[in-house]
Amino acid sequence: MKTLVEPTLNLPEPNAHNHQQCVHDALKTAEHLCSERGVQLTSIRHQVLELIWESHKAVKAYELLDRIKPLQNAAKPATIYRALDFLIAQGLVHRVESLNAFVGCRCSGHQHEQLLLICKQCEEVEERTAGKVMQALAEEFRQAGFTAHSKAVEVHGLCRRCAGLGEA
Amino acid sequence: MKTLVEPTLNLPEPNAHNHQQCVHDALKTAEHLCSERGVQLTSIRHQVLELIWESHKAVKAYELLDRIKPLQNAAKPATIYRALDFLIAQGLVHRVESLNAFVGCRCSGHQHEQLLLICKQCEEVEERTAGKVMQALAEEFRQAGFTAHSKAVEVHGLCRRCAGLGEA
DNA sequence: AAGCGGATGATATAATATAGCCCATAACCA
DNA sequence: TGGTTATGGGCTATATTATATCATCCGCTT
Ligand SMILES: [Zn+2]
Ligand SMILES: [Zn+2]
Ligand SMILES: [Zn+2]
Ligand SMILES: [Zn+2]
Repeated sequence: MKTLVEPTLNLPEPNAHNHQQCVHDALKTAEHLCSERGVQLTSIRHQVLELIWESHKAVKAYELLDRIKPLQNAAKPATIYRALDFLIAQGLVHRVESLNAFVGCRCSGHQHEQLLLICKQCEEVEERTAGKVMQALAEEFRQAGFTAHSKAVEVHGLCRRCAGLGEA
Repeated sequence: MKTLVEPTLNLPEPNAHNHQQCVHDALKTAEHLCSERGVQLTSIRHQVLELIWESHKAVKAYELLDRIKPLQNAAKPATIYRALDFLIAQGLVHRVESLNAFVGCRCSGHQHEQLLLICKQCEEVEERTAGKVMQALAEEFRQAGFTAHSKAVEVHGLCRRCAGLGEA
C-alpha cells in the first residue's frame, strides 16, 4: 500500500533550477574571460569545462578522461590534467582537495576565497562566499602571524534537500 | 671566511620549543586515552604515532612506511594505512587533505573542528581552535540549510617565522 | 578444544598524478 | 626569408597514493 507520492524517490531534477542556463552561462563567461585575458580556451579545454559542468557534483579526473574519449580519441591522463591546470589557473574550476575531484566555479573569473559545502548524499557542491567566515579567518591569521596564500574551506555534510529527505 | 653567525641558516631548532616534551606528552596522552577507551595502541600504531610526531610537519604515508621498515620489516602500505585509520579514528592524528599527508593532533583525544595553518616554506602545520571561524561557519551552514559532519579548514601560506625570514 | 574478534601478514591491484620528450603551429624578430 | 621562441598537446612511461581480499595469528571466552 502506497501513498500518492514517494518522497524519497521524488527527485526528478536534482536541485531544482534551470541547469542548461547554468552551463550556458558558465561557458559564455569562460569564453569572454579567456578572450579578454588573451589565453586560449582551446577545444579540449572547452570540452573539459563542459563535462565538468554536466552537474554540480565534483567530478574525478579519470571520469573526465573516460567521458572525453569519444570526443578526443587520443586523450590520456595528461590531456585532462593539463586542461584542469589551465581551468583552475583561470579561476573557472575549483579543485576539491578532500575528494581529489573538480567542480565548476560559479563566481567565475578570479581566484577567490571559497567555502565549499559538499553533500555526502547527493555529492553536489555548493559554493559560497562566506564573508564572515573569511573575516574571522583573517583575524585568526593576524593573531597567528600567518600569511595566507590559499583559503579553501571544504565542509562535508548533508545539503538542505538531502537532510530534509533524511528526516521525512 | 665566515661571520660568526649565518642568519638564514641559524635555525638549530625549527620553531623554538622543547619538542621532546611535545612528543612525550603526545605519546602519554595517546596511551592514556586508548587505555581508557579499551582500544589497543599496539606496537605498530605506537611506532607510527611516534614517527608522525618526529616533527610538526605533515608526513606522507609512504614516508612513514620507509621509516618504519627498519622496525617492522614486514611493513606494507596497508600496515601504515591501517595504523593511520586507527589513529585518526581516535583523534590522535589529522589527515591533511590538501597534502595527502598526516600530522599529529595537539588537542588530542576527541574529534574536533580544526583550523590547520600549513606553511609552504617550512612545511610545519599549526593547529588552531579558531572559535570565531567555526561560529561564522555554523551561521553560514544555518543559512544554507547545511548539516555539517566534518569541518576541516586548511590554509596554505607562510608561518610567522618563514614570513619574517623572507622580509629580513 | 572450539569459536570469536581484532590485528596483522601477504599479494595484488586500483586510483590519482606527473615527468620528459617530441612535434605542430603561430607569433615574433633579424 | 629564415631563425627563434612560446604554447598546446601527443605519447610513453612512471611516480604516488590508497584499497581489496584472503590468510594467519593471538588472546579471550565458552
Ligand atoms: Zn546548474
Ligand atoms: Zn545533497
Ligand atoms: Zn614540538
Ligand atoms: Zn614556516
